[in-house]
Amino acid sequence: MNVEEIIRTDKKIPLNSRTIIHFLLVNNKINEHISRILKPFDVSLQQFNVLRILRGRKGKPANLSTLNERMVTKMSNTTRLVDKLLSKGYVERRVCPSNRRKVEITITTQGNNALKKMDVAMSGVEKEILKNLSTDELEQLNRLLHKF
Amino acid sequence: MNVEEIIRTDKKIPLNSRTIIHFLLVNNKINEHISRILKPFDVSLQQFNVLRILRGRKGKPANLSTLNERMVTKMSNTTRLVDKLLSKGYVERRVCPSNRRKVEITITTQGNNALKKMDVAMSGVEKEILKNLSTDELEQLNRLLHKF
DNA sequence: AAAATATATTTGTATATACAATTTTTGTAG
DNA sequence: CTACAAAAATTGTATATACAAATATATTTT
Repeated sequence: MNVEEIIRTDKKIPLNSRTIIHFLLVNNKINEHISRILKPFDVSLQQFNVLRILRGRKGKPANLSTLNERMVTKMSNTTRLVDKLLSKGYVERRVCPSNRRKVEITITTQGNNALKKMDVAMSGVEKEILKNLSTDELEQLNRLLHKF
Repeated sequence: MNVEEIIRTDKKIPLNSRTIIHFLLVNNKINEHISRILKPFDVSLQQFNVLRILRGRKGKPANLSTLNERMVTKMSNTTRLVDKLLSKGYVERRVCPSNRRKVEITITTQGNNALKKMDVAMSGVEKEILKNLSTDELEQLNRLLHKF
């Protein structure tokens, strides 16, 4: 992916700007890939992430605020996102007995099964996206990303 | 920015997945920064990019399809995006005389002036976002991004 | 030249997201 | 104990985005 080619400008771009634009372009490509492979499962990237967070809790329920904290993309209405998962039967929601302000969200067996299939598709697309980068380069990239 | 810290999972993540998640997290941070500084100008990142593309054409008008091609984030309705810029007086639109299917979009003086101010703000936030990376690291990063 | 096809843009609609206001419950100061 | 503030989630609303269908003009085919 070549920045200059895509944005086709003659004057050379300052390194900072160039980096940011480059980054946004790559991100866009990644998003396209991911949403394409998640489409058959009828979940968004956000929903997929929430399912993964829930699985990571191994039965322990999560309430909305903790979900929100850990979501890759912050959004104010986790409520409605969970609604979607609920209507697909992927999660369960119940009022927390010890603190009735909170709600407890847990992943269902059905959700776990669907998630397993998504995982396969996801690791396929990850491989596809990263196919031109060696292990060394991936580690280098992670080191750089860590500095942000 | 530390992936593990944010997604708080105990089992270690495969390098591929880790890279993608890391990437999405950083992108999110970048987007937050950028939309924060563009907010006072009442333009979205997309609109800002379109203005930059138009400026780059130095008076030569651009039609919607070429705008769409060069936009960082693809979207089907460039029409409505241009509407927004139009209502702010930042661009002009007129039917192309040689091919009446096309419309020609040009940036106005007012748009150029606003854009100059946005540039200052933008290069400030770019600096802020990238403050922990050296020139060398930025070049390294661009080299890696180029492989996507 | 009429019909079919392609190009360029616009519009409709459903869903996603951001932000603010509201509701419900809990905790705390007087 | 009442009043007030804080916490957690939900709802309302405006805007953004994705995708498909529709419109208008131009080009090609027969």
